Amino acid sequence: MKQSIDFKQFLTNESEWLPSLSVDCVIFGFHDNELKVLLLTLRNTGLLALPGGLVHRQESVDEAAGRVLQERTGMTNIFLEQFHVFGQLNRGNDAFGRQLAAANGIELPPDHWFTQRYVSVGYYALLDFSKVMPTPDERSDSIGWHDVHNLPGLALDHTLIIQKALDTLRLMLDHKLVGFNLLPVMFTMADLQRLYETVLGQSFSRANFQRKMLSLNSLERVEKKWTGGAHKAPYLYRFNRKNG
Amino acid sequence: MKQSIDFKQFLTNESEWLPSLSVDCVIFGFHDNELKVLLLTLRNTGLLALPGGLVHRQESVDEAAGRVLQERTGMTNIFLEQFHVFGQLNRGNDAFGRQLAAANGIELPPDHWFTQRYVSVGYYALLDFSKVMPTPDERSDSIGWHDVHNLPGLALDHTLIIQKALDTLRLMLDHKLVGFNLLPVMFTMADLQRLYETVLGQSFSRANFQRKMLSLNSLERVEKKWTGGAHKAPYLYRFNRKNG
DNA sequence: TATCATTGTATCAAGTTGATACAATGATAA
DNA sequence: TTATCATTGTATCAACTTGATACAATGATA
Repeated sequence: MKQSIDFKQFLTNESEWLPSLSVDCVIFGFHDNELKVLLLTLRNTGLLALPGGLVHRQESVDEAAGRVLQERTGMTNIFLEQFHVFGQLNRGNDAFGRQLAAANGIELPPDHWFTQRYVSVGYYALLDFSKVMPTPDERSDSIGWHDVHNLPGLALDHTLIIQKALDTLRLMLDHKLVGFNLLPVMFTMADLQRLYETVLGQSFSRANFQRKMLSLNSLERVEKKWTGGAHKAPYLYRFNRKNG
Repeated sequence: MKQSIDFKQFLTNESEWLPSLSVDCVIFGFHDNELKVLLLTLRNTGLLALPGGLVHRQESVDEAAGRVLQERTGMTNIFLEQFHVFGQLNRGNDAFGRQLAAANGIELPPDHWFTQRYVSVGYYALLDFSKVMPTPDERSDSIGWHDVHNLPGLALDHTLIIQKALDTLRLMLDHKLVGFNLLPVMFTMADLQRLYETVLGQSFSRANFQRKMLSLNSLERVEKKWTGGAHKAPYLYRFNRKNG
């Protein structure tokens, strides 16, 4: 189950955390031909933000990212990878910290530790939209997927963080087969092509896309077929990690 | 000129620095068919380490990397790029901090801030070996270039940091023309090929390498020729940032 | 003037990519 | 039952890229 941390208590536990450092997770999913990113609505503020948090003194930064994601979204066993450090001077932590506290009925003293500067390490993950059921933690009113190409205003520098994560995803997609992580275990060639076209923002010739994908020897054709239209049924494919 | 910080005074200035965060710089150079990396020998310890340091409260992490490199090596205007965060639990900061202090005749109390855990952001730079004259700071006995494929033991996790920087460099070289930064302004096709072969650890057919490089339209042939052997003189080339 | 290692470029086959064509499929409608 | 239709799998051909090899040009040295 979700592990809960009461905000008031959290504010008294400065010694638990590594100072100056935070993590933020950009969780990508794919649905309805849109590349989505998972965002929390922070309690009583209406603020949209990435699932993020601090680093315990006795855990690695990578571990912190996994734990934070679990605590804030309920999702476990998500493979996260760091992609960039956001270390500018004015990321807005002071105002953000005060706003969060105020939303919980607390006014922070001028130099409260939680309003100090944080440098954030960005992590990203690609996952099968249909396989996860994110649930918000106590510090959030809700959690939801948002089209990455049509984002509302976000807290802190989270728009920038998502943009950089998207750049990284495009680079990865270009020369590794990471894309499969965004799809269900079995998918059609059309699904795969729509994913590539959405993420990379360009279209490909169907015949050539299919030839290219099959030539990688990483797709296993599943004999079971699929029905759902007045036309030839497409094969289903499954990613085969042999040449991942 | 080099900006100096006395170590004893440094240890009293905890409030100047952002806690928990450090930067380390992997500076690559190319000489004698070897890919080199710049290392400091830390004063009175014989320890070899990357030029690294802490982050001021009022500077961005990127700025800190540039400043640290300048302070510790005297080199200015080096284009640095972050490539990875090293946030494991046991990077060895406690022992390292004590060893450094001891080398300066200081024994640190059990919980001195300098022995605490640091998460380090790795930065790398590629530069023309012949154009720089690194000079060590007061905290170092010497500074020098070391063959990246034949490194001695290093302080902390710096061997890992260099390995990761090398991975990044190879990836970059593979699909951008960053390699030119490691060469003098003018170079022969053979120089360029040796650089690629050394960094990527594989050899290329001379004719095809030349064809490929010229096809990128990023090399400008300089009319001046080069002498230095009993054979046809090669053209000199210069990188042309048009299609960089 | 001959020698020689090195350099610049050409060539040909093999492999990859882009554009287009077309038959196969299988649910739906006539 | 048969025709229709959008979609799918694959073939084909030209354009382009890559790998392997060949060879003439160069220019200091002997």
